[in-house]
Amino acid sequence: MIEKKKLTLKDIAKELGISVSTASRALKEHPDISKDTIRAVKEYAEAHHYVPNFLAVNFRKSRTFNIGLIVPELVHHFFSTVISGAIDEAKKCGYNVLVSQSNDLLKDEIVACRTMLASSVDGLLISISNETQEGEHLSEFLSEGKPVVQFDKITDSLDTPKVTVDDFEGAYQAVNQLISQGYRKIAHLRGRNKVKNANERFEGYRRALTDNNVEISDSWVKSCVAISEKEGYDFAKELMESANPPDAFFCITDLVALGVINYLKNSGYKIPNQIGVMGFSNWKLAEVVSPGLSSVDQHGYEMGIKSMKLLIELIQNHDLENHDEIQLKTKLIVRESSLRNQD
Amino acid sequence: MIEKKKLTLKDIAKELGISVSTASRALKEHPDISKDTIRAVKEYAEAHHYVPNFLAVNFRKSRTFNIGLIVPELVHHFFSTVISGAIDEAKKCGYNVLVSQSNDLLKDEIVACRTMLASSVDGLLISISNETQEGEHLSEFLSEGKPVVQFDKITDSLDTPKVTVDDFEGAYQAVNQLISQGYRKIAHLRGRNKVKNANERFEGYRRALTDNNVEISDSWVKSCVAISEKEGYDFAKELMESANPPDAFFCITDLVALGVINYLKNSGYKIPNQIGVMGFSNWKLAEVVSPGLSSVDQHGYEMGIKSMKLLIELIQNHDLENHDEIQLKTKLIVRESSLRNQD
DNA sequence: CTGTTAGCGCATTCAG
DNA sequence: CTGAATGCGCTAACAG
Repeated sequence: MIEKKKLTLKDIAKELGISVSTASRALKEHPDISKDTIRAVKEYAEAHHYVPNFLAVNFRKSRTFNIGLIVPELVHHFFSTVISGAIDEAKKCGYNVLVSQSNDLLKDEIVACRTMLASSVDGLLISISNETQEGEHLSEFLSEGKPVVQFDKITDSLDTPKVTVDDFEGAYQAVNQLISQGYRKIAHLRGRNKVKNANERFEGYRRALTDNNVEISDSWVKSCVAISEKEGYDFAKELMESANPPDAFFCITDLVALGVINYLKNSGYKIPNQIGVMGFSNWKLAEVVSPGLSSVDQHGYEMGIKSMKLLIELIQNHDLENHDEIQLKTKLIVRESSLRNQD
Repeated sequence: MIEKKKLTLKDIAKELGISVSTASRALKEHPDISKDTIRAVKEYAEAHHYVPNFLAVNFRKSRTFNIGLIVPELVHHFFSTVISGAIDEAKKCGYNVLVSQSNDLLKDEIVACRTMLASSVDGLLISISNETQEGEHLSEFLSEGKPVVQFDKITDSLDTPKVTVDDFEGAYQAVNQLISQGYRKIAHLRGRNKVKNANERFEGYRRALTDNNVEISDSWVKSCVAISEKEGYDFAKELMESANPPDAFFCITDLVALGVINYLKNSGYKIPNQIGVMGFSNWKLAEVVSPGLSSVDQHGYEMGIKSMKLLIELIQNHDLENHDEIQLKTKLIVRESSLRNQD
């Protein structure tokens, strides 16, 4: 294996009988340098495949063109979609993306942040874990002058720009659609009480009910913790076996809705004519499951692009004072699970 | 915003009246340094939250503890699972992971490689695009002394260690299962001719047929290019409407199988009693679709861990001569779509 | 238009 | 046991 040692500015300066700084400037076409030397240097560099040592450049400029991205879970349709958008946008701007996951554990999130900080990312894009309340580990970034942008799962206890989806409105529209189909006893399998998205969706659900004078009952609201298929299944069972069973389920996310569907199918309930089901997030599974699951699309790819674009702007303007909040609109996707036959 | 300038070794040396080099050595408990100074330096560093400037350290040592990871697609159950494993393993070893996607385009893959190389990753983990044949852009890594490990979608034209799944055996078992259920006219919706995994799976399919003396017909083999649901749907239609329709479909991946299932359901065929369907990869959708799709699990998470572990080993041993090939076993998951009723 | 000088923060060799 | 000196590769202020 021939390990060719890399060509440096010094080498080309020596070879051309000029100084290192001239070579350096020539390469970036500094106006002070004559056309001739610029051409000479560029030609030599080209011919010998000169590649600047980015470790040195970055050290010198103390920036890396690397951006940290932390999500709760990687194997997750929504988050991987966001990541995809974020990476594509970053690439366009010449940035790389360091990806990490918190597994929805505060502990892991803190570790991920520290590693990112240590490896000197220029900024951070994060969707916080369900356990995260305060954000001391995030403010470390700010105090080092590195911008942070929160997206989707955010905390208001940290003053950073945020990119979210209008969870309230999304939930409101979703529940309205259920009501429009004649469902009147609508259960909600919600997320944790302290998680903002979960609260927004819950509020949207409540508002849709009150705006339409539809019965409200706390007994129809259940809190998911793991946000799993199993929880959906178990809560559906519990509710359907209760004294006052609901006739529709609005679920915090599609996976939970899947559990509900599985329970209902196993128990012989007819979806949607007997019981309606509505998910949230519009994962791949929503279009694949039978019956097709109505859901609320969150435009993950676009969210990734918008968040990354915002972050890069902040990085380039050294702007730590920006506290913009971008809110994307959701899109209700109605499939069979909430669409009663017309008869 | 108070931007506290970071504490450097020089600061702490000056403060403690020692030299920079002593401070440096004390921090890493160099045996030459007295217990006393070590303690003093460590205490001071601790108290003032000294954090080494990794840009400087990395520059000095010319390494970054960053590893590049390129996959064809991020929003993809299998690949995100691999990434998840790779990142978890990297984290354990103190490495960060730079993630990028090629969108199955050679052009994008080359760009991704260059950016990674420029940002000085210590090594590269890659699953190549469908378009990639030669790997000149990959050998650039090798010639800079940076190890490359290929996984899943690999090319043999590049001498690097490889981590794959036994596609041949996986396909063989899958088709065997179809045969065991009495299917005798088994179609195969395969991947591109030049893609190794696709060829291996095709060979497994062929071997299972010949080993069991089951009819073989080229007219039952179709090549997918986009590997999409639509292709599955269209090929299923084409084959079922042909003069000699098959009674089972073995598909290159679950998404294609989904298209097949959708066509068959729409057209009134009974799965599995009339027609059997077998996928590959065991995505989430396989357990969610109705009927449940039999598939071949590839242990993505484990593959991510194994590949990353291998790469880190190579990095740490400066080993560019290793050409190991690790092959993981697949696991056949039989669900309804290929399990004929016992009557 | 170009060269000299200095230094980013740290690791390391060589002297003591 | 410790300090001084050197340099990694590049940029930029300063001086001609």
